[in-house]
Amino acid sequence: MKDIAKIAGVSINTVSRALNDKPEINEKTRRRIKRIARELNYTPNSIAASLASRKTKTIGLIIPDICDPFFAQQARGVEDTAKEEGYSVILLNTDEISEAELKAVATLRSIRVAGLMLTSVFPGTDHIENLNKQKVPLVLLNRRCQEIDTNYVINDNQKGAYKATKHLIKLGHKKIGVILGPQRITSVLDRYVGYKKAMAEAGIELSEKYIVYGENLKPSTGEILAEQLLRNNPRPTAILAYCDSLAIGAYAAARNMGLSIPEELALVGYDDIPYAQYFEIPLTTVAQPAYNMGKAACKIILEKIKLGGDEKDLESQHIVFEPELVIRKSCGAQVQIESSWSDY
Amino acid sequence: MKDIAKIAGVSINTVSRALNDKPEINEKTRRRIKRIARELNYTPNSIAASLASRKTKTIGLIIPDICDPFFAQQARGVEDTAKEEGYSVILLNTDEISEAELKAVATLRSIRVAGLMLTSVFPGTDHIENLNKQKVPLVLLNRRCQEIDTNYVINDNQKGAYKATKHLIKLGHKKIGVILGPQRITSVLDRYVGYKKAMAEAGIELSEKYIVYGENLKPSTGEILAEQLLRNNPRPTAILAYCDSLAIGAYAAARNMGLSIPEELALVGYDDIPYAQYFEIPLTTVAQPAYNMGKAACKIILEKIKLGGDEKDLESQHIVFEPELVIRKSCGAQVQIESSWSDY
DNA sequence: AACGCTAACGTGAGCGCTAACGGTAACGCT
DNA sequence: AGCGTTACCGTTAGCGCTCACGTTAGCGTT
Repeated sequence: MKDIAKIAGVSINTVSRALNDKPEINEKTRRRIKRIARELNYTPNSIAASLASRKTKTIGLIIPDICDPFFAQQARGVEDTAKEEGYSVILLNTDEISEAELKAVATLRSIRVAGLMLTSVFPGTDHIENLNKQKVPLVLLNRRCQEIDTNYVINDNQKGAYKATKHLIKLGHKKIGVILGPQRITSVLDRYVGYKKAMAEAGIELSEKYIVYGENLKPSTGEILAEQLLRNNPRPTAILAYCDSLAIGAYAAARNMGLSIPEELALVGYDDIPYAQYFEIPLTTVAQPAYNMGKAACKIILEKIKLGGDEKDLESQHIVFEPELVIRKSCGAQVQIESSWSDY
Repeated sequence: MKDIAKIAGVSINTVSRALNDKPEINEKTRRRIKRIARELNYTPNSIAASLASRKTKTIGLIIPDICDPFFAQQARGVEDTAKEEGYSVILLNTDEISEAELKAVATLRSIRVAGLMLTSVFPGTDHIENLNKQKVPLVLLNRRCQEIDTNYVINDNQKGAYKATKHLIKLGHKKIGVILGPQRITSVLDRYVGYKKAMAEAGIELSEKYIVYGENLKPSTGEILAEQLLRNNPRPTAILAYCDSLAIGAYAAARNMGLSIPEELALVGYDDIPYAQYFEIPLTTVAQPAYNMGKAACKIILEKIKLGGDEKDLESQHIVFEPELVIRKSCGAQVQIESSWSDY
């Protein structure tokens, strides 16, 4: 930039104005400067720009595991919307480990991200309050926060689980096991509540033995938990999994134990990952619009960034998507054939 | 940091030394300064640090689409290794669009990433040469580069495709169609060569009609291309897909056309995404160690960063992983039952 | 006692940019 | 003619750190 200024015979500031398309500059000089910049193969140093302007063009995204297609789709939604406005996204996986989340938030704070989307697994709120204090826009993805008011984007977890459970009940099941995730996660609680509500409405008593919690959302965990459920006597005739990833583990467990799905075990998942329809026994599941949820979260962030911590911007945004039960074979209901593949 | 210095009664520099664990400082003052920093809830500004030191702690990862589980696993491998050394990764999706790749490289250059991993879809080399000129460590992921010598991490694409094709031939197939990706991608070429080699060895003549190229690697593209292949007369009895994502589309195409797999159509994919084994007709495919490939790529980057553009470090690294044919039902061969789920 | 040496800290300059302000010429207006 | 006004550009002062020095006190050494 200094070199450009020297060659163009103008001040550094003018070069900055030209390259950043500021208004107070002659159109000819702008073009000339841009040409020189191109000839010099100049790459703007956004680090320096960030330091000087105290603004960055990066936002952070903290999720449990990008390998889970549900989060991958959300990440894609985030990245696409961020890119539209010239923002880059830094991705951090936590594996549902609380300490990893704290560390992730710390590094992103130090990188001075302009905003932050968080699928939180941490029970505390200190890190969230810190962000608020520093006026870093935050939206919780897939999570609510009971203690403090924050932006969030979720699907109606309670309703989704309610729908799924009710569906199983309608199919005649009474002994319905449920595989949940870490208990500290709000959406786990919400889906549990939905399950409980449906059971209560049907007058079915809950059994502690039919409710298991996992430390993460990986299929291997689902497999262990499903086996645990299926060793009960009497054995549950249906399983509701917190998410499709865990449901995949349940498939494996059933296979291990020689149980056929759906005849001997009905299975319902949550998320509707794109592969669920292609399984040997296509998975009945509760669909969430993952991509659009990511988009929505990012849009909120972008909006808040533009407002720039404006005092008038007091209210936080809450977007709740509608969950939709997708009935396939794994639950044992009648099904119609699915249409073509629709990309992630 | 200034505030800390004032409170501690030392210079800013001493604070910097304390916080960054530099050696030339008294252990007591260090602890005292760290305590004060904690009390003030101080967050280091890595932007300023980067500008002053001309080093950043972020690396870039450019891939076609994070929603493809294969790339998701690679991304995970990258992120995990980066995190170990305190680096963050910026993720950019290109959707196999060349312009998107150029733009991605440009933004990452301007962010001054310390290193860059690239699953390139761009035929040119200008952007790569620019990175070399600026001494930004680069490793190509899943791609080679014919023109210039660069680091790369791939699997032996030619051999993998050769194995898969040979397997189909051994099963009695002669009319083997192949669904490829964008022609400009090196791995597409390599897999095509492997296919061609196996066909030649078996004395089977190639037919242009049985070779189709897609503009991207999405299932919907695979569906269209598979239908195109299957409308041929005589119809191919087997299809080799460039990747599992495209193979998924082939499943849909077969369903649409009322063809049963593997009886009327044998299908083989590439990548071995974790869901392939759970499909209605489990997918025979060529496995790549995606996670470890990501790890390997990131390790090279980290190494190169440490060397810091050392003149002696002339040679680039080439890591080639061994592809492994995983035989399941979709090809029509005899199969054994798969074991438990192993996480992504 | 005079010397060097080292541990521990301070000083100053600067990384590459932005933002606020200041200056100047050219123009129009009364 | 004198005034304000606008368009354009330069100047200055940082942003919050790091790095290469310079400095000082305290120590051992001969």
